[in-house]
Amino acid sequence: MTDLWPDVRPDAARRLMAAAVAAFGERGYHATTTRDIATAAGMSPAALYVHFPSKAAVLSAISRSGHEKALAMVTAAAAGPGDAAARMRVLVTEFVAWHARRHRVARIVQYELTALPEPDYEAVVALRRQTDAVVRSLIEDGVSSGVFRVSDIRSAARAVLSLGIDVARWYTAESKPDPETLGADYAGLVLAMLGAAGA
Amino acid sequence: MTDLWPDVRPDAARRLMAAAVAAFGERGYHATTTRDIATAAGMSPAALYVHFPSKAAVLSAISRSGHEKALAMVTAAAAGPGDAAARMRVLVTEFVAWHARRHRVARIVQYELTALPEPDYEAVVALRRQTDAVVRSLIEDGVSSGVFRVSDIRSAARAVLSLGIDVARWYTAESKPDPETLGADYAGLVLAMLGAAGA
DNA sequence: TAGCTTGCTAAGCGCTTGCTTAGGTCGTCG
DNA sequence: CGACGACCTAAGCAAGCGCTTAGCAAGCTA
Repeated sequence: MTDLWPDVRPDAARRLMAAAVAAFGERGYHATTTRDIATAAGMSPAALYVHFPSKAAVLSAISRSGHEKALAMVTAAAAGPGDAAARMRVLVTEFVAWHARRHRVARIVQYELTALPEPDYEAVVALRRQTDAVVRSLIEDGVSSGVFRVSDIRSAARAVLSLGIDVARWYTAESKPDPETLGADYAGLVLAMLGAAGA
Repeated sequence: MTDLWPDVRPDAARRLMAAAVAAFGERGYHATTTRDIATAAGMSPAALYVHFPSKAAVLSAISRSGHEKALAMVTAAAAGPGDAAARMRVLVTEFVAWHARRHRVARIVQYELTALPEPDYEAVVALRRQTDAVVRSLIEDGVSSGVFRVSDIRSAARAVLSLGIDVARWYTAESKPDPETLGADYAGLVLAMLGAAGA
């Protein structure tokens, strides 16, 4: 199911996280019990507490690593080669494709923020602000270099991120098109939205 | 707080629904208890069951009326005067403004689908399909009349709806700009995204 | 005024929840 | 071989859950 977290040890902790991703992603955090997670990972309910101090800690581990992955992806794309339009095309393609391919993780990342305990919530909000800032400055870059034409940069940045984030809400294993095609489609729409010259 | 459902009688039922909207919209359905709802409405826990057969029935009432409102809004805009671009401008402006102004109701409508009991879930999914179809046929109309230029109509329709729906996720009472301004901003972005001539 | 309906509460039932405790098994190393 | 640490389970606890029951007070009708 998930070959994420290749470095998480021991193996049982990774199996628990994978089971939690499936359950949180399908039913939501509050609708999932610790028994659901443990038995899906092939263990007794108590085994979860050998590897995690609480149910919320499992959520935090998933949410933090997902946010870090998303930020790394966006940062790398924004720092890549080419003009603002080329970099934005890569950014949207990857961001959207990730939200489709990893839609269960992405759902947890995007929609279970309020279930996080206080210190983890703050950490994750900081990561989100960084992601916002990267997208905003890429749009600013494009506008000042004459590649983009938008009236309000804040609204435009929010719209770009919204397009990607909302994919996690509706995308399922049966959805069409495949994640990469969807990403490319959306990248075209975003460039048009930003008034890119070549679009 | 909410002057929605002016026709819901008796008054106590409306107060319960308003309290449920506040709680479900802030914390989510599963994180809200029937005691939360009842005490927020100034009643004892048992009073809820005088007016609703279950907690899920309260959710259903909120979700159904919200979906009906959204569909009516979208249908009216799509059937309005002007060319496809003008009608799309009205549709997006109202759809986005509603998701901002009524963000708590909208959150329940958009993110608590899976908590609905089976018959209500089916009914609500049918309403959602109708909303999708209205937007899709408006885009088709615009493409065939030469007003819009998009490569894939399905993706474009999804993107338009995503932009509006995702507003419910992040918009709060403290957010800027006000709902109507945001709606107008987003309408401009959508017209550009659809390759509208005048944009 | 008697009897019924409507709208509510106090009390609590049966069950599930997140989590704990006590103990067992297995591989590793002195 | 014996002690230890890593990993796991059976059993269960206290708290909180959705919902029910029994009954009371106010207002309408006859």
